Amino acid sequence: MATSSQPRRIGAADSKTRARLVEAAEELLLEEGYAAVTSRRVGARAGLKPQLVHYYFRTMDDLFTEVFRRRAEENFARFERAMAADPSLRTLWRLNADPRGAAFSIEFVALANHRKVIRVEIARYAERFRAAQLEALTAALAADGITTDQLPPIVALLMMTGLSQVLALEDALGVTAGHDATVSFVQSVIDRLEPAT
Amino acid sequence: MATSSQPRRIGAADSKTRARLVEAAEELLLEEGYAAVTSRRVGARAGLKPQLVHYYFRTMDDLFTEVFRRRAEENFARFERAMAADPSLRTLWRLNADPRGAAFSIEFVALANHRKVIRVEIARYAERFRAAQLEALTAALAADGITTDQLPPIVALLMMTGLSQVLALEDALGVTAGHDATVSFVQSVIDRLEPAT
DNA sequence: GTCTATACTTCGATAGAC
DNA sequence: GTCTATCGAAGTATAGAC
Repeated sequence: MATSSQPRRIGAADSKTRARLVEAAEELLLEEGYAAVTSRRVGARAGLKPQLVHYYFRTMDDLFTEVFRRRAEENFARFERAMAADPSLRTLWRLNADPRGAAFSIEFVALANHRKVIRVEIARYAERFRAAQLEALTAALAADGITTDQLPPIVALLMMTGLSQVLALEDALGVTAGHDATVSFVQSVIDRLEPAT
Repeated sequence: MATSSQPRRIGAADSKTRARLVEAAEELLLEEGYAAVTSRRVGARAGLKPQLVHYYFRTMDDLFTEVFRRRAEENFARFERAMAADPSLRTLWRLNADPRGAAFSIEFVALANHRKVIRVEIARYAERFRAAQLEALTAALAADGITTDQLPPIVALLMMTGLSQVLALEDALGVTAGHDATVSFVQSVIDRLEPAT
């Protein structure tokens, strides 16, 4: 898979230093937004020279892609683990409502807005994750006795996604009016559909 | 209101040139994301020297604030006009589903993530707009005969906001699976609650 | 295989000319 | 009141030393 026609040399993928840089980039991204993820600042945060970023990653896009993939795979695995353990509506909502994932995806969507490479990467993952969620939700709704013409699974899924996203987004801004009421309303609906085991 | 203790001089607020700069900044923001809004690029897009940005705006934050306020006021006015003309659930959804506003707000929320001044500005506006929407929605739901314990207005509002946001966001990415089905589902629910006049 | 010295570009901002 | 010449800092990226 090595593209041998390009001149510049790139560091080994299993390097300890490389992992440190990815780690530093992810922290900066979450704490200060993508505009803070520059070669100089990533280097500083990792306690390394900024030029090392360009030794291990040909471009900043490559670094962003790596950070995204790492996080995305982690998220997908967490989803599969949780759904395998308890394939319910309740589990799906709990995963969606987790603000950690929401904050991360908002930052990346904004980043995608002016980085083509990232946009493609995110779109691909979004479709894959959406399909997996839809399958899980369809099964859960059926198990709860809700027919698809009452509430099509894709509609329920987009609503869940949208709601958790807007809650996370507003939290970040410090706007939280009505959040508690909304969360407990959703919770009560789920409790009604899925009585506690 | 003039702070006369600061040394540097700033151009007149009603300058034609200044308006052109704000216009250029807004276009860049929407087309390429906030990272593209630099003094140099704004100047170029406006057909002016980049230094003029700093003559009319003390900092880039000042420019961003101006762009946001302009757009926010416009949006608020549009909301009030539409609700005055037809104070219904249907109108509220139509306004929310308009992707123009959603794309804009996503970009600004991302920007807020690492610009304190902008964050404060957005939070203030978000609260003001939320309150106005909530009032309108509460009235519309009551008119349609829906009691607040069936569906609390704040919950309906956050769902509407979240749904339209996720639709706009995915559109931008090129992910549109299930969007049409969801939009027509929401439409049919509204049609059921509010038969066409 | 790993890192550094360095080039080149673009950034925000200001002091001062018109 | 309006604009320009210019600075210092920070950005990405590469060629080449170890």
